[in-house]
Amino acid sequence: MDLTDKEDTGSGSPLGTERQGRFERQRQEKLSRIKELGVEPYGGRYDGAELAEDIRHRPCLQGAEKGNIIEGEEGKAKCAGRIVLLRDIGKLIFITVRDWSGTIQIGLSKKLLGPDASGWPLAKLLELGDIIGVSGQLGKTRTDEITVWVDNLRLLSKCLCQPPEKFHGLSDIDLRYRQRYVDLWANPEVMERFKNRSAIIRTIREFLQARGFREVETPMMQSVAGGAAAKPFVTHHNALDLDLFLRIAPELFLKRLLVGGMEKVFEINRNFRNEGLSREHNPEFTMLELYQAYADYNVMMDLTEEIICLLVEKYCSSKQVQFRDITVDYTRPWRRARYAELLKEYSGCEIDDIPAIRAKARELGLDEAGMDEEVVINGVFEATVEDNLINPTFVFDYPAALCPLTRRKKDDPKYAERFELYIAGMELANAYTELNDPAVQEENFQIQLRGQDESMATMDEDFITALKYGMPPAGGLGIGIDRLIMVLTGATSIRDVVLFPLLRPIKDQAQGK
RNA sequence: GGGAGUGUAGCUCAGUUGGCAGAGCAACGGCUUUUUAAGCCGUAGGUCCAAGGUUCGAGUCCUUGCACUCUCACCA
Repeated sequence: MDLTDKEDTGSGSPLGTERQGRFERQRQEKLSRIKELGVEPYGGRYDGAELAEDIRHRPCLQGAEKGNIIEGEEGKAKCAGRIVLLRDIGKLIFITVRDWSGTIQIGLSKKLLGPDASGWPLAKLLELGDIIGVSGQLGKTRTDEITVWVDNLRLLSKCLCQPPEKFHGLSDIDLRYRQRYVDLWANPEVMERFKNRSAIIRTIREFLQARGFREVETPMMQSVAGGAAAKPFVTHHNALDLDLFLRIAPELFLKRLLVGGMEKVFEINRNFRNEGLSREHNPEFTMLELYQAYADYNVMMDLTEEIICLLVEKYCSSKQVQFRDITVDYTRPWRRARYAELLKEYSGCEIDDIPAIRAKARELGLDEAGMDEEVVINGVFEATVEDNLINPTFVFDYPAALCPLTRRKKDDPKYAERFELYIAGMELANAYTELNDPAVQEENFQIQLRGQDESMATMDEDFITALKYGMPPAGGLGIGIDRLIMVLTGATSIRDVVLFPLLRPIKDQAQGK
């Protein structure tokens, strides 16, 4: 295909496609001129570069005077990064270089770089988006800007595509998601958020490991998709001629590990659910699940509160965190309220008063005819309660029928020892005292299967067998990592915390025409 | 799947009642050794998302389709 002449028709034509042909041709021309200078335009290993932020905080800059260069060893500096701003003033060029710590200004002058082909002539050919490595003496300009005055310049990678507008950056949401590799360097706050995401997950791991939890990996391709009520993705293994499901939850495998004697385990990884997309739902999402033998849901509640409060302390500027148009207050202790109590508080219905609840459901426009009691109750709960749970709130003791994997309360078997954590009206965590009675578990599965269509109705027999060998009583917890990152970093949409969210492919490309 | 909105230069966006397609940045040529979104002079750049329709005339009005955003529904 001729990339230079074909014109793309789509409005969402990404940067760097055919539509940019003339810009790419111009940049290709510069590339040729660089090669003519005898310069390799795609560099190679570049050792000893210091982060821009570290250079800015050098002690030798403390007393430095405006307009001066710091001579000698202590003034030497070396850095590498992408050209994000470029000001060519004739025999002097100022460039703002961005690495992933931040930006620093470098100064290139004809005097310092001289007539050498890879010096001044190369400098004059640099353009926005190129990746360079430089070394030189540190100093401050007349306007007090910290600057590396370059005596050695290397081109590490030529940028052949037109970068986005330098002031507004890339703001088209669709383009940002499709070309995250541009979004990340064009919009520093995006980089910042993903660096935070990485740090938050590291902190969670450190917290759990310090408490004796071991990280494990369980299958993502499963022949029975269990552990949650959700529609799975189907895939196929050729050699075994076997249909497999992408997991909807790791739960049943992690509990097998409890049976095996791993007493404290966790897994942070992807689940896949074949359902609708929204700003709180991506088809693949990251979940922390952990299990602790001999614990129960109260232990999990304390643990959840501790982890998240630690994260707030480390990654948020105060206990009051802005999210969308609301403020979430993480001050401890968090509210812990019974499911039935909240239902009464916000819907006015007693949980046992089924006629009143059905009436409320109709009032809310829910189609309750033919639905099971618990489903109607939960419908009313979701419609009336959830949006009001702004500050972190543990909702506990769910109707047992909604919790097939949960141990029931000894003194009141209508309810199960389960809690969910809500923050900003979103469900963030789900936990229970795990059911370890194989007979009850099997019965619950049977009931659950009756409500599903046949194609998906498979029981995980081996899981029942595992329980028959004896699983220690345990507490289990799941935390939606993406949503947690959202509330901690103030991201409105789950797509802002997932590097490459699922998007519909652009049609022309998908058809390969 | 329903409803609302958006789609104009590489990017960010204007475009009046239906009457010659616009700006800033980026690009290209020139000047410039202290700039900070550098500045000044000049040049080029368009399938106005696509297809059809109404009209003497459509970026603008209508229909259909595509993509995205918001929202509702489905869904832990």
